[in-house]
Amino acid sequence: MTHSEENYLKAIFHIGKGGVNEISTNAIAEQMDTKPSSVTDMIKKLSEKKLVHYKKYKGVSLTVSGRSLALSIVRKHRLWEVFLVEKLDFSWDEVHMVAEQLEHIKSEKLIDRLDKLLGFPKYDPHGDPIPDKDGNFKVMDKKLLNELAVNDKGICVGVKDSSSQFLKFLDKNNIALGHLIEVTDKEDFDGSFQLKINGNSFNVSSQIASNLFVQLTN
Amino acid sequence: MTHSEENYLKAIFHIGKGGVNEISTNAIAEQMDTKPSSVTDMIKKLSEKKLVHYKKYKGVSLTVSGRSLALSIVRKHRLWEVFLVEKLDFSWDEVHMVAEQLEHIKSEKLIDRLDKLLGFPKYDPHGDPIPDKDGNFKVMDKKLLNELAVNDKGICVGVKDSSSQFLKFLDKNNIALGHLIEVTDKEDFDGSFQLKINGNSFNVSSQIASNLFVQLTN
DNA sequence: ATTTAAATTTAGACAAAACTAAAAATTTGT
DNA sequence: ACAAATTTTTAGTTTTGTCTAAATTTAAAT
Repeated sequence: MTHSEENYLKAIFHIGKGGVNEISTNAIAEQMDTKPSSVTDMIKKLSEKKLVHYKKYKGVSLTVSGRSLALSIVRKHRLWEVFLVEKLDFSWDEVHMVAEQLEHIKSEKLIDRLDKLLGFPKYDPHGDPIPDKDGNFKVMDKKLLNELAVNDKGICVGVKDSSSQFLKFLDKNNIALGHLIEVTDKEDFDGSFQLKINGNSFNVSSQIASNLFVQLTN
Repeated sequence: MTHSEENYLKAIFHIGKGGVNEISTNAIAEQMDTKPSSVTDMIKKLSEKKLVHYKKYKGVSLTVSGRSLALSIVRKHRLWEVFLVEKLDFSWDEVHMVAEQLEHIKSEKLIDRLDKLLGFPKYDPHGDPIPDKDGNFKVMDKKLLNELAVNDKGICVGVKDSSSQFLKFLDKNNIALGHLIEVTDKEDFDGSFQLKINGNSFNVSSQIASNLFVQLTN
Protein backbone atom coordinates (compact mmCIF):
# COMPACT_ATOMS: atom_id res chain seq x y z
CA MET A 1 0.00 0.00 0.00
CA THR A 2 1.39 3.36 -1.05
CA HIS A 3 0.61 6.62 0.74
CA SER A 4 -1.49 7.63 -2.20
CA GLU A 5 -3.56 4.46 -2.18
CA GLU A 6 -4.13 4.90 1.55
CA ASN A 7 -5.25 8.47 1.02
CA TYR A 8 -7.77 7.40 -1.58
CA LEU A 9 -9.24 4.73 0.69
CA LYS A 10 -9.49 7.24 3.51
CA ALA A 11 -11.17 9.79 1.27
CA ILE A 12 -13.73 7.28 0.04
CA PHE A 13 -14.39 6.22 3.61
CA HIS A 14 -14.92 9.81 4.76
CA ILE A 15 -17.17 10.79 1.88
CA GLY A 16 -19.27 7.70 2.48
CA LYS A 17 -19.38 8.54 6.20
CA GLY A 18 -18.19 5.09 7.12
CA GLY A 19 -21.00 3.37 5.25
CA VAL A 20 -20.84 1.56 1.93
CA ASN A 21 -22.48 4.13 -0.34
CA GLU A 22 -21.57 4.58 -3.99
CA ILE A 23 -19.09 7.45 -4.23
CA SER A 24 -18.64 9.56 -7.36
CA THR A 25 -15.33 10.18 -9.05
CA ASN A 26 -15.85 13.91 -8.83
CA ALA A 27 -16.53 13.81 -5.10
CA ILE A 28 -13.25 12.01 -4.53
CA ALA A 29 -11.39 14.44 -6.77
CA GLU A 30 -12.79 17.38 -4.83
CA GLN A 31 -12.05 15.86 -1.43
CA MET A 32 -8.49 15.07 -2.44
CA ASP A 33 -7.86 18.26 -4.35
CA THR A 34 -6.95 16.41 -7.52
CA LYS A 35 -8.42 15.84 -11.00
CA PRO A 36 -11.20 13.37 -11.83
CA SER A 37 -9.00 11.67 -14.42
CA SER A 38 -6.37 10.96 -11.79
CA VAL A 39 -9.09 9.49 -9.60
CA THR A 40 -10.22 7.15 -12.36
CA ASP A 41 -6.67 5.88 -12.76
CA MET A 42 -6.26 5.17 -9.08
CA ILE A 43 -9.71 3.62 -8.75
CA LYS A 44 -8.78 1.10 -11.39
CA LYS A 45 -5.72 0.12 -9.43
CA LEU A 46 -7.66 -0.17 -6.17
CA SER A 47 -10.29 -2.18 -7.97
CA GLU A 48 -7.69 -4.64 -9.27
CA LYS A 49 -6.48 -5.02 -5.69
CA LYS A 50 -10.07 -5.76 -4.61
CA LEU A 51 -10.14 -2.78 -2.26
CA VAL A 52 -13.10 -1.09 -3.97
CA HIS A 53 -16.11 -2.18 -5.96
CA TYR A 54 -16.11 -0.34 -9.25
CA LYS A 55 -18.23 -0.21 -12.36
CA LYS A 56 -17.46 2.37 -15.00
CA TYR A 57 -19.57 5.50 -14.65
CA LYS A 58 -21.34 3.98 -11.64
CA GLY A 59 -19.12 5.13 -8.80
CA VAL A 60 -17.09 3.24 -6.22
CA SER A 61 -17.60 1.74 -2.78
CA LEU A 62 -15.20 0.07 -0.39
CA THR A 63 -14.94 -3.69 -0.22
CA VAL A 64 -14.70 -5.34 3.17
CA SER A 65 -10.90 -5.34 3.01
CA GLY A 66 -10.84 -1.79 1.64
CA ARG A 67 -13.01 -0.59 4.48
CA SER A 68 -10.87 -2.42 6.97
CA LEU A 69 -7.74 -0.74 5.65
CA ALA A 70 -9.46 2.65 5.67
CA LEU A 71 -10.45 2.09 9.28
CA SER A 72 -6.90 1.28 10.26
CA ILE A 73 -5.70 4.52 8.69
CA VAL A 74 -8.40 6.52 10.46
CA ARG A 75 -7.44 4.77 13.69
CA LYS A 76 -3.82 5.76 13.23
CA HIS A 77 -4.67 9.32 12.30
CA ARG A 78 -6.85 9.86 15.34
CA LEU A 79 -4.51 8.16 17.80
CA TRP A 80 -1.65 10.36 16.60
CA GLU A 81 -3.89 13.40 17.05
CA VAL A 82 -4.50 12.41 20.66
CA PHE A 83 -0.78 11.88 21.14
CA LEU A 84 0.06 15.31 19.76
CA VAL A 85 -2.46 17.02 22.02
CA GLU A 86 -1.99 14.96 25.18
CA LYS A 87 1.73 14.33 25.12
CA LEU A 88 3.21 17.10 23.00
CA ASP A 89 0.85 19.95 23.94
CA PHE A 90 -0.30 20.70 20.42
CA SER A 91 -3.56 22.59 20.20
CA TRP A 92 -6.46 20.88 18.44
CA ASP A 93 -6.17 23.11 15.41
CA GLU A 94 -2.53 22.14 14.77
CA VAL A 95 -2.75 18.37 14.74
CA HIS A 96 -4.37 17.54 11.44
CA MET A 97 -1.50 18.18 9.05
CA VAL A 98 1.05 16.32 11.14
CA ALA A 99 -1.32 13.40 11.69
CA GLU A 100 -1.79 13.20 7.91
CA GLN A 101 1.87 12.27 7.72
CA LEU A 102 2.03 10.05 10.80
CA GLU A 103 -0.98 7.97 9.74
CA HIS A 104 1.12 6.36 7.01
CA ILE A 105 3.78 4.92 9.32
CA LYS A 106 3.68 1.15 8.99
CA SER A 107 4.11 -0.68 12.28
CA GLU A 108 1.35 -2.50 14.05
CA LYS A 109 3.37 -2.67 17.24
CA LEU A 110 3.90 1.07 17.14
CA ILE A 111 0.24 1.91 16.93
CA ASP A 112 -0.84 -0.63 19.53
CA ARG A 113 1.76 0.62 21.99
CA LEU A 114 0.76 4.20 21.26
CA ASP A 115 -2.85 3.24 21.97
CA LYS A 116 -1.75 1.81 25.30
CA LEU A 117 0.42 4.84 26.17
CA LEU A 118 -2.60 7.07 25.60
CA GLY A 119 -4.88 4.87 27.72
CA PHE A 120 -6.95 3.47 24.84
CA PRO A 121 -8.80 6.69 24.05
CA LYS A 122 -12.24 6.40 22.45
CA TYR A 123 -12.35 9.85 20.86
CA ASP A 124 -9.86 12.16 19.20
CA PRO A 125 -9.42 15.86 20.11
CA HIS A 126 -12.28 16.84 17.80
CA GLY A 127 -14.69 14.31 19.28
CA ASP A 128 -14.40 11.82 16.42
CA PRO A 129 -14.45 8.16 17.43
CA ILE A 130 -11.26 6.10 17.29
CA PRO A 131 -11.71 2.59 15.85
CA ASP A 132 -10.12 -0.18 17.92
CA LYS A 133 -7.71 -2.80 16.56
CA ASP A 134 -10.60 -4.65 14.95
CA GLY A 135 -12.15 -1.58 13.41
CA ASN A 136 -15.02 -1.26 15.88
CA PHE A 137 -16.06 2.11 17.20
CA LYS A 138 -19.06 3.60 18.94
CA VAL A 139 -21.02 6.26 17.14
CA MET A 140 -22.06 8.70 19.79
CA ASP A 141 -25.70 9.77 19.84
CA LYS A 142 -25.17 13.40 19.00
CA LYS A 143 -26.93 16.25 17.25
CA LEU A 144 -25.84 19.39 15.52
CA LEU A 145 -26.39 22.41 17.73
CA ASN A 146 -28.60 24.06 15.11
CA GLU A 147 -31.12 21.23 15.43
CA LEU A 148 -31.82 22.12 19.05
CA ALA A 149 -34.88 24.05 20.21
CA VAL A 150 -35.00 26.90 22.70
CA ASN A 151 -34.28 25.71 26.26
CA ASP A 152 -32.60 22.53 25.05
CA LYS A 153 -29.32 21.75 26.79
CA GLY A 154 -26.44 19.64 25.61
CA ILE A 155 -22.82 18.84 26.19
CA CYS A 156 -20.46 19.84 23.44
CA VAL A 157 -18.99 16.58 22.14
CA GLY A 158 -17.53 17.30 18.73
CA VAL A 159 -17.03 19.50 15.72
CA LYS A 160 -18.15 18.85 12.18
CA ASP A 161 -15.75 21.30 10.60
CA SER A 162 -12.29 20.82 12.04
CA SER A 163 -10.60 23.58 10.11
CA SER A 164 -8.07 25.64 11.98
CA GLN A 165 -10.18 28.79 11.57
CA PHE A 166 -13.23 27.26 13.19
CA LEU A 167 -11.27 25.65 16.02
CA LYS A 168 -9.48 28.90 16.77
CA PHE A 169 -12.82 30.68 16.86
CA LEU A 170 -14.03 28.20 19.45
CA ASP A 171 -10.85 28.63 21.51
CA LYS A 172 -11.23 32.40 21.41
CA ASN A 173 -14.78 32.11 22.71
CA ASN A 174 -13.86 29.51 25.27
CA ILE A 175 -16.03 26.82 23.76
CA ALA A 176 -14.50 23.39 24.25
CA LEU A 177 -15.54 19.74 24.24
CA GLY A 178 -17.25 18.82 27.50
CA HIS A 179 -18.81 22.22 28.07
CA LEU A 180 -22.54 22.44 28.75
CA ILE A 181 -24.38 24.54 26.19
CA GLU A 182 -27.89 25.89 26.71
CA VAL A 183 -29.97 27.37 23.92
CA THR A 184 -31.61 30.45 25.44
CA ASP A 185 -33.03 31.89 22.24
CA LYS A 186 -33.22 31.43 18.49
CA GLU A 187 -33.46 34.20 15.93
CA ASP A 188 -35.80 33.23 13.08
CA PHE A 189 -34.54 36.03 10.88
CA ASP A 190 -30.92 34.84 10.41
CA GLY A 191 -31.03 31.48 12.15
CA SER A 192 -28.56 32.64 14.81
CA PHE A 193 -28.53 31.18 18.31
CA GLN A 194 -28.36 32.75 21.75
CA LEU A 195 -26.39 30.40 24.01
CA LYS A 196 -25.32 30.17 27.60
CA ILE A 197 -21.99 28.45 28.26
CA ASN A 198 -20.31 28.46 31.68
CA GLY A 199 -22.66 31.21 32.73
CA ASN A 200 -21.65 33.45 29.82
CA SER A 201 -24.08 34.46 27.10
CA PHE A 202 -23.13 34.17 23.44
CA ASN A 203 -24.71 34.78 20.11
CA VAL A 204 -23.47 32.46 17.38
CA SER A 205 -24.38 32.40 13.72
CA SER A 206 -26.25 29.56 12.11
CA GLN A 207 -23.03 28.53 10.42
CA ILE A 208 -21.29 28.06 13.75
CA ALA A 209 -24.27 26.20 15.19
CA SER A 210 -24.33 23.81 12.27
CA ASN A 211 -20.76 22.73 12.92
CA LEU A 212 -20.94 21.92 16.62
CA PHE A 213 -22.08 18.52 17.87
CA VAL A 214 -23.86 18.26 21.20
CA GLN A 215 -25.27 15.45 23.28
CA LEU A 216 -28.70 16.33 24.65
CA THR A 217 -29.06 16.34 28.44
CA ASN A 218 -32.69 17.33 28.83
CA MET B 1 12.90 17.37 -0.03
CA THR B 2 11.62 13.92 -0.92
CA HIS B 3 12.13 10.85 1.26
CA SER B 4 14.62 9.57 -1.27
CA GLU B 5 16.68 12.74 -1.29
CA GLU B 6 16.75 12.67 2.50
CA ASN B 7 17.92 9.07 2.47
CA TYR B 8 20.77 9.89 0.11
CA LEU B 9 21.94 12.78 2.29
CA LYS B 10 21.80 10.57 5.34
CA ALA B 11 23.75 7.80 3.59
CA ILE B 12 26.46 10.21 2.47
CA PHE B 13 26.66 11.61 5.99
CA HIS B 14 27.00 8.16 7.52
CA ILE B 15 29.60 6.91 5.07
CA GLY B 16 31.63 10.05 5.66
CA LYS B 17 31.26 9.58 9.42
CA GLY B 18 29.95 13.09 9.82
CA GLY B 19 32.99 14.64 8.15
CA VAL B 20 33.27 16.12 4.68
CA ASN B 21 35.23 13.37 2.92
CA GLU B 22 34.79 12.55 -0.75
CA ILE B 23 32.36 9.65 -1.02
CA SER B 24 32.30 7.24 -3.95
CA THR B 25 29.24 6.46 -5.99
CA ASN B 26 29.69 2.76 -5.36
CA ALA B 27 29.87 3.22 -1.61
CA ILE B 28 26.56 5.05 -1.65
CA ALA B 29 25.01 2.41 -3.87
CA GLU B 30 26.10 -0.33 -1.50
CA GLN B 31 24.93 1.51 1.62
CA MET B 32 21.54 2.17 0.08
CA ASP B 33 21.14 -1.18 -1.60
CA THR B 34 20.65 0.36 -5.01
CA LYS B 35 22.59 0.61 -8.29
CA PRO B 36 25.48 3.00 -8.97
CA SER B 37 23.67 4.44 -11.97
CA SER B 38 20.72 5.37 -9.78
CA VAL B 39 23.11 7.05 -7.41
CA THR B 40 24.63 9.13 -10.21
CA ASP B 41 21.16 10.32 -11.20
CA MET B 42 20.29 11.38 -7.69
CA ILE B 43 23.67 12.97 -7.06
CA LYS B 44 23.08 15.23 -10.03
CA LYS B 45 19.80 16.38 -8.58
CA LEU B 46 21.30 17.00 -5.15
CA SER B 47 24.16 18.84 -6.79
CA GLU B 48 21.76 21.14 -8.64
CA LYS B 49 20.10 21.86 -5.32
CA LYS B 50 23.53 22.71 -3.86
CA LEU B 51 23.27 19.99 -1.25
CA VAL B 52 26.42 18.16 -2.37
CA HIS B 53 29.67 19.07 -4.07
CA TYR B 54 30.09 16.91 -7.13
CA LYS B 55 32.63 16.51 -9.90
CA LYS B 56 32.20 13.68 -12.36
CA TYR B 57 34.24 10.60 -11.43
CA LYS B 58 35.57 12.39 -8.35
CA GLY B 59 33.00 11.50 -5.74
CA VAL B 60 30.65 13.65 -3.65
CA SER B 61 30.71 15.48 -0.36
CA LEU B 62 28.02 17.34 1.55
CA THR B 63 27.76 21.11 1.31
CA VAL B 64 27.09 23.07 4.47
CA SER B 65 23.35 23.05 3.83
CA GLY B 66 23.43 19.38 2.81
CA ARG B 67 25.21 18.47 6.00
CA SER B 68 22.78 20.53 8.01
CA LEU B 69 19.84 18.71 6.45
CA ALA B 70 21.51 15.34 7.02
CA LEU B 71 22.03 16.25 10.66
CA SER B 72 18.39 17.15 11.09
CA ILE B 73 17.38 13.77 9.71
CA VAL B 74 19.82 11.97 12.00
CA ARG B 75 18.46 14.02 14.90
CA LYS B 76 14.92 12.96 14.08
CA HIS B 77 15.87 9.33 13.60
CA ARG B 78 17.63 9.10 16.95
CA LEU B 79 15.01 11.02 18.90
CA TRP B 80 12.31 8.71 17.56
CA GLU B 81 14.44 5.74 18.59
CA VAL B 82 14.60 7.07 22.14
CA PHE B 83 10.85 7.62 22.08
CA LEU B 84 10.18 4.07 20.94
CA VAL B 85 12.37 2.59 23.67
CA GLU B 86 11.53 4.96 26.52
CA LYS B 87 7.85 5.57 25.94
CA LEU B 88 6.62 2.60 23.93
CA ASP B 89 8.81 -0.14 25.44
CA PHE B 90 10.40 -1.23 22.18
CA SER B 91 13.65 -3.12 22.55
CA TRP B 92 16.75 -1.57 21.03
CA ASP B 93 16.83 -4.07 18.18
CA GLU B 94 13.32 -3.19 17.00
CA VAL B 95 13.58 0.56 16.64
CA HIS B 96 15.61 1.08 13.51
CA MET B 97 13.06 0.18 10.84
CA VAL B 98 10.29 2.23 12.42
CA ALA B 99 12.59 5.20 12.96
CA GLU B 100 13.55 5.02 9.28
CA GLN B 101 9.95 5.92 8.55
CA LEU B 102 9.42 8.42 11.34
CA GLU B 103 12.55 10.41 10.48
CA HIS B 104 10.83 11.73 7.35
CA ILE B 105 7.90 13.38 9.15
CA LYS B 106 8.05 17.08 8.48
CA SER B 107 7.22 19.24 11.50
CA GLU B 108 9.74 21.23 13.43
CA LYS B 109 7.33 21.70 16.29
CA LEU B 110 6.79 17.96 16.50
CA ILE B 111 10.46 17.14 16.84
CA ASP B 112 11.19 19.92 19.30
CA ARG B 113 8.30 18.90 21.51
CA LEU B 114 9.35 15.28 21.27
CA ASP B 115 12.86 16.30 22.33
CA LYS B 116 11.34 18.06 25.35
CA LEU B 117 9.07 15.12 26.22
CA LEU B 118 12.12 12.86 26.27
CA GLY B 119 14.13 15.26 28.43
CA PHE B 120 16.55 16.39 25.70
CA PRO B 121 18.46 13.11 25.48
CA LYS B 122 22.09 13.26 24.31
CA TYR B 123 22.37 9.67 23.10
CA ASP B 124 20.10 7.19 21.37
CA PRO B 125 19.51 3.60 22.56
CA HIS B 126 22.64 2.41 20.71
CA GLY B 127 24.85 5.08 22.26
CA ASP B 128 24.97 7.28 19.16
CA PRO B 129 24.91 11.03 19.82
CA ILE B 130 21.77 13.06 19.06
CA PRO B 131 22.42 16.41 17.37
CA ASP B 132 20.61 19.35 18.93
CA LYS B 133 18.40 21.83 17.04
CA ASP B 134 21.50 23.53 15.65
CA GLY B 135 23.22 20.33 14.62
CA ASN B 136 25.74 20.26 17.44
CA PHE B 137 26.58 17.04 19.20
CA LYS B 138 29.34 15.74 21.45
CA VAL B 139 31.49 12.91 20.19
CA MET B 140 32.16 10.75 23.19
CA ASP B 141 35.76 9.70 23.80
CA LYS B 142 35.29 5.99 23.24
CA LYS B 143 37.25 3.01 22.00
CA LEU B 144 36.35 -0.30 20.45
CA LEU B 145 36.57 -3.10 22.97
CA ASN B 146 39.09 -4.98 20.83
CA GLU B 147 41.57 -2.12 21.21
CA LEU B 148 41.77 -2.68 24.96
CA ALA B 149 44.66 -4.49 26.68
CA VAL B 150 44.42 -7.10 29.40
CA ASN B 151 43.27 -5.59 32.71
CA ASP B 152 41.78 -2.52 31.01
CA LYS B 153 38.32 -1.61 32.24
CA GLY B 154 35.64 0.39 30.50
CA ILE B 155 31.98 1.23 30.54
CA CYS B 156 29.99 -0.03 27.61
CA VAL B 157 28.73 3.11 25.84
CA GLY B 158 27.72 2.08 22.36
CA VAL B 159 27.57 -0.41 19.52
CA LYS B 160 29.17 -0.08 16.11
CA ASP B 161 26.96 -2.68 14.45
CA SER B 162 23.36 -2.07 15.41
CA SER B 163 21.89 -5.01 13.54
CA SER B 164 19.12 -6.90 15.26
CA GLN B 165 21.24 -10.07 15.42
CA PHE B 166 24.08 -8.39 17.27
CA LEU B 167 21.80 -6.53 19.67
CA LYS B 168 19.88 -9.70 20.47
CA PHE B 169 23.16 -11.46 21.15
CA LEU B 170 24.06 -8.73 23.65
CA ASP B 171 20.64 -8.98 25.31
CA LYS B 172 20.99 -12.73 25.60
CA ASN B 173 24.36 -12.31 27.31
CA ASN B 174 23.14 -9.50 29.51
CA ILE B 175 25.51 -6.95 28.03
CA ALA B 176 23.96 -3.50 27.99
CA LEU B 177 25.02 0.13 27.77
CA GLY B 178 26.29 1.36 31.13
CA HIS B 179 27.74 -1.96 32.19
CA LEU B 180 31.35 -2.12 33.36
CA ILE B 181 33.48 -4.44 31.25
CA GLU B 182 36.86 -5.73 32.35
CA VAL B 183 39.27 -7.47 30.00
CA THR B 184 40.67 -10.39 32.00
CA ASP B 185 42.48 -12.11 29.17
CA LYS B 186 43.15 -12.01 25.43
CA GLU B 187 43.70 -15.01 23.18
CA ASP B 188 46.37 -14.29 20.60
CA PHE B 189 45.40 -17.29 18.47
CA ASP B 190 41.89 -16.17 17.46
CA GLY B 191 41.80 -12.66 18.90
CA SER B 192 39.00 -13.56 21.31
CA PHE B 193 38.53 -11.77 24.63
CA GLN B 194 37.89 -13.00 28.13
CA LEU B 195 35.67 -10.48 29.89
CA LYS B 196 34.15 -9.91 33.28
CA ILE B 197 30.80 -8.14 33.34
CA ASN B 198 28.70 -7.82 36.50
CA GLY B 199 30.88 -10.46 38.10
CA ASN B 200 30.20 -12.95 35.32
CA SER B 201 32.95 -14.21 33.03
CA PHE B 202 32.50 -14.28 29.27
CA ASN B 203 34.47 -15.18 26.25
CA VAL B 204 33.64 -13.14 23.18
CA SER B 205 35.00 -13.41 19.67
CA SER B 206 37.09 -10.72 18.05
CA GLN B 207 34.10 -9.87 15.88
CA ILE B 208 31.98 -9.11 18.91
CA ALA B 209 34.76 -7.10 20.54
CA SER B 210 35.23 -5.00 17.44
CA ASN B 211 31.61 -3.87 17.54
CA LEU B 212 31.32 -2.71 21.14
CA PHE B 213 32.33 0.78 22.20
CA VAL B 214 33.67 1.35 25.71
CA GLN B 215 34.83 4.34 27.67
CA LEU B 216 38.03 3.61 29.55
CA THR B 217 37.89 3.94 33.32
CA ASN B 218 41.46 3.01 34.28
C1' DA C 1 53.64 2.41 -21.13
C1' DT C 2 50.19 -0.28 -22.48
C1' DT C 3 46.79 -3.37 -21.33
C1' DT C 4 43.44 -4.94 -18.14
C1' DA C 5 40.32 -4.26 -14.51
C1' DA C 6 37.34 -1.52 -11.83
C1' DA C 7 34.51 2.37 -11.09
C1' DT C 8 31.50 5.74 -12.97
C1' DT C 9 28.51 7.81 -16.19
C1' DT C 10 25.30 7.88 -20.17
C1' DA C 11 21.40 6.36 -22.77
C1' DG C 12 17.18 4.39 -22.99
C1' DA C 13 13.29 2.05 -20.61
C1' DC C 14 9.82 1.40 -16.98
C1' DA C 15 6.32 2.01 -13.18
C1' DA C 16 3.79 5.19 -10.18
C1' DA C 17 1.05 9.05 -9.78
C1' DA C 18 -0.15 13.02 -11.40
C1' DC C 19 -1.77 16.23 -15.36
C1' DT C 20 -4.33 18.17 -19.94
C1' DA C 21 -7.29 17.71 -23.59
C1' DA C 22 -10.53 15.17 -25.96
C1' DA C 23 -13.98 11.47 -26.29
C1' DA C 24 -17.76 8.87 -24.39
C1' DA C 25 -21.47 7.99 -21.21
C1' DT C 26 -24.91 9.64 -18.17
C1' DT C 27 -28.07 12.90 -16.38
C1' DT C 28 -30.98 16.94 -16.79
C1' DG C 29 -34.17 20.29 -18.70
C1' DT C 30 -37.65 21.40 -21.58
C1' DA D 1 -37.78 12.17 -26.10
C1' DC D 2 -33.92 14.59 -27.34
C1' DA D 3 -30.60 18.26 -27.07
C1' DA D 4 -27.62 20.35 -23.63
C1' DA D 5 -25.00 20.08 -19.65
C1' DT D 6 -22.51 17.39 -16.61
C1' DT D 7 -19.82 13.58 -15.24
C1' DT D 8 -16.59 10.16 -16.22
C1' DT D 9 -13.24 7.88 -18.88
C1' DT D 10 -9.53 7.48 -22.34
C1' DA D 11 -5.28 8.78 -24.54
C1' DG D 12 -1.14 10.79 -24.33
C1' DT D 13 2.45 13.46 -21.50
C1' DT D 14 5.25 14.63 -17.33
C1' DT D 15 8.02 13.88 -13.16
C1' DT D 16 10.39 11.01 -9.87
C1' DG D 17 13.14 7.32 -8.90
C1' DT D 18 14.56 3.24 -10.34
C1' DC D 19 16.67 -0.24 -13.62
C1' DT D 20 19.79 -2.60 -17.54
C1' DA D 21 23.17 -2.41 -20.83
C1' DA D 22 26.62 0.00 -23.02
C1' DA D 23 30.16 3.51 -23.11
C1' DT D 24 33.61 6.16 -20.84
C1' DT D 25 36.91 7.46 -17.42
C1' DT D 26 40.11 6.29 -13.86
C1' DA D 27 43.09 3.03 -11.42
C1' DA D 28 45.97 -1.10 -11.32
C1' DA D 29 49.20 -4.52 -13.15
C1' DT D 30 52.47 -6.33 -15.81
